[in-house]
Amino acid sequence: MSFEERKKTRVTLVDVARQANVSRATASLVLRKSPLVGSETRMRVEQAMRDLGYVYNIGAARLRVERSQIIGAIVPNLTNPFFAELLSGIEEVIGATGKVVILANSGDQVERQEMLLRRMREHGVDGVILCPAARTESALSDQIADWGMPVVQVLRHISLGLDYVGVDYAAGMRQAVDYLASLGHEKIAFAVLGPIHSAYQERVDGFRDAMLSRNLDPRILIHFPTQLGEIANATHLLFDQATRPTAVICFNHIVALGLSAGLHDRGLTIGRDLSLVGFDDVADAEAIRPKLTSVATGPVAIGEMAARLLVERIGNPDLPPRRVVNDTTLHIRQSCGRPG
Amino acid sequence: MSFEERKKTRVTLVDVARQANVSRATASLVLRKSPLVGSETRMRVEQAMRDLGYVYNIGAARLRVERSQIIGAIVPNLTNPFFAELLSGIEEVIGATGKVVILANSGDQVERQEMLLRRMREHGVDGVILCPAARTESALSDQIADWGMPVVQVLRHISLGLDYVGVDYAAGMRQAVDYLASLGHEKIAFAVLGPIHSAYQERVDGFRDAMLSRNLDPRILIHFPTQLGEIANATHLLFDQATRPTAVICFNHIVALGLSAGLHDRGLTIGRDLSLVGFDDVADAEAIRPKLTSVATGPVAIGEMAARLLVERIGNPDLPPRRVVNDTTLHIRQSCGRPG
DNA sequence: CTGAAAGCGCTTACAG
DNA sequence: CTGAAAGCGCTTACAG
Repeated sequence: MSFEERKKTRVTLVDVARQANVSRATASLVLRKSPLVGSETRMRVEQAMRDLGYVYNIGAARLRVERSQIIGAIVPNLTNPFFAELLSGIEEVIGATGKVVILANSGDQVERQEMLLRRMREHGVDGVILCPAARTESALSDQIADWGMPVVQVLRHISLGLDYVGVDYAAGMRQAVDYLASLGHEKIAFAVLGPIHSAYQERVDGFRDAMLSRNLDPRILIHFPTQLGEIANATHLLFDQATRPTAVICFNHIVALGLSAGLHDRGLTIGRDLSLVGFDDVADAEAIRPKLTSVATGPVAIGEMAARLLVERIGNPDLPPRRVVNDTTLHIRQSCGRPG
Repeated sequence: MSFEERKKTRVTLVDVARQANVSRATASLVLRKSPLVGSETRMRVEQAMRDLGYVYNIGAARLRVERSQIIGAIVPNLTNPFFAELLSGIEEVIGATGKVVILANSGDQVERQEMLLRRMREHGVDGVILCPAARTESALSDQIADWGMPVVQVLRHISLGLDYVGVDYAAGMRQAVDYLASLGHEKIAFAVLGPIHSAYQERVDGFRDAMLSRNLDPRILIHFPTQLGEIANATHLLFDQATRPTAVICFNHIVALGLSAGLHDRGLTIGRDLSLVGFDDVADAEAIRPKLTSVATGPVAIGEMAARLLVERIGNPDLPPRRVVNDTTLHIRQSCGRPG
């Protein structure tokens, strides 16, 4: 029934060809803007397409040529504004190439990620931008190679064999530590959260190295709950330490948001009673008061770059793996002062 | 060349069938879990699939059956966390049905939206969840009907002929106004922003009706710039009015964030010098200090509902159009007090 | 520039 | 339960 209907309704290339009095091959050439077709013919065909309301069937084309014009993007968390900005960058440049992006959320779960990768392969994606779920084994990279699937890792990496676009977290930590040290801080805490992955490790290592290189104690590492709402209530963790910090560097903007609220609740003034440095610098940094001094990582630009790399990789699968590690910028605003 | 390679590498259903010593038809039946196949046969085929690393080709299947297992989602703005939460709800329920979602950003531009719809049709999407760009003409709905494309409108609507999932903005406004009035406020401003669309209009109308029904002056409507960063600097607009408001209702959480920062900058205490009510209630509401009293609209739930409706509509295109209008909840926190 | 033919990987009746 | 055949809508050489 619906099968019969469609047979009648669906306009195909032969319909167009017939209407324009050309062969199917010619119609196909017009479609792909081949210069082989004369302009009168071309216009006649294009007119026929409009008259008939023809819609190109990418899926059918895909069966012949090896391009689905679909790429996949897998992120561990959609509600985190940081990833939303990343996606926005990805969507923009992929969209500009005429491709389309399939979005998926791994929830930082390895099995779910596996399922999503399979599903994307079934859809014949031309490539995937992957922010690997925490605890992803590096063996996944071998699988991906076996599949012959173009992949660029973004923000986190599991293998040197795949393209990677990320952030120089170590440099960011150095900027934060140097700045606080220049203000006279010596007891600097690092407030972390979430599961362990390369970006986590690089920040922690970067913090330690930066502290050590200034002969400061790098051991004040404080773990906070993942939920924004709970962070404020856990602010006391800052003061339960053997040595009470005078400054805190935040793992990301979620921690910064939570702590700035929690410190407020305790009647403490940020920048005077305790200095706070954020990380990631999403729009909120400007909106919090006092304005948050923060290490900017530029998620939109990272998304754009990852998309560009993926497009290149698809065009040229034999390129050696590339790593693009973006610089960070310390945006000095108002949340830091000299230690009390 | 790459064509030749593929010919060798790509494992198809005939390869599986051959390996398992069955016909292609049988292999296909196993794929779709038909009960017609005996369990020994089924297992043999499944083993062959694993051995050969077979990947189902949805695109090829799509050519025969009319289901691409792809749905589209078009939003006007990806970086707004509100839409990120919406998407997260959509992705979750669509993903759970085994389908995949193509994401696109219209940037609130009608022409871009048109291009995206065409692209999605070319990809043979089974349906689209659309938050229509501002200034979309209701004629689009006729087009969509012509195409026979299942569409559900979300958050904004352009036509009664299409499914719609949204928010009872009028009720939300009433809750906000009633609450402020109960505290004694009479001079209540509505701080708005952005282009005009149904959700904008419903909030403005809702505000006016709520104010009028309490015999309050509904004319303090103040337009703010769209960029979060600029809102704080425009805070003075609140005090340039003929009658200075004692309370402000915010169009969305962006305005609330900007104003709460801007008021802080002017040395004003929110809840004492001026009361503030937010709208949308994304995670930030809890993180701002004082905690923001806000009308919650539940974007994740809306996304989930829209996805469910779309799946139903795809399964049953002849259903009459449905409208689901979610209730709002006033979350009373700390940003309101009695008028000075 | 154009036509006829083969084929991409699947599903769907239709016989057995 | 299984096999043979046709067809979904396109592209790609290959001849003319």
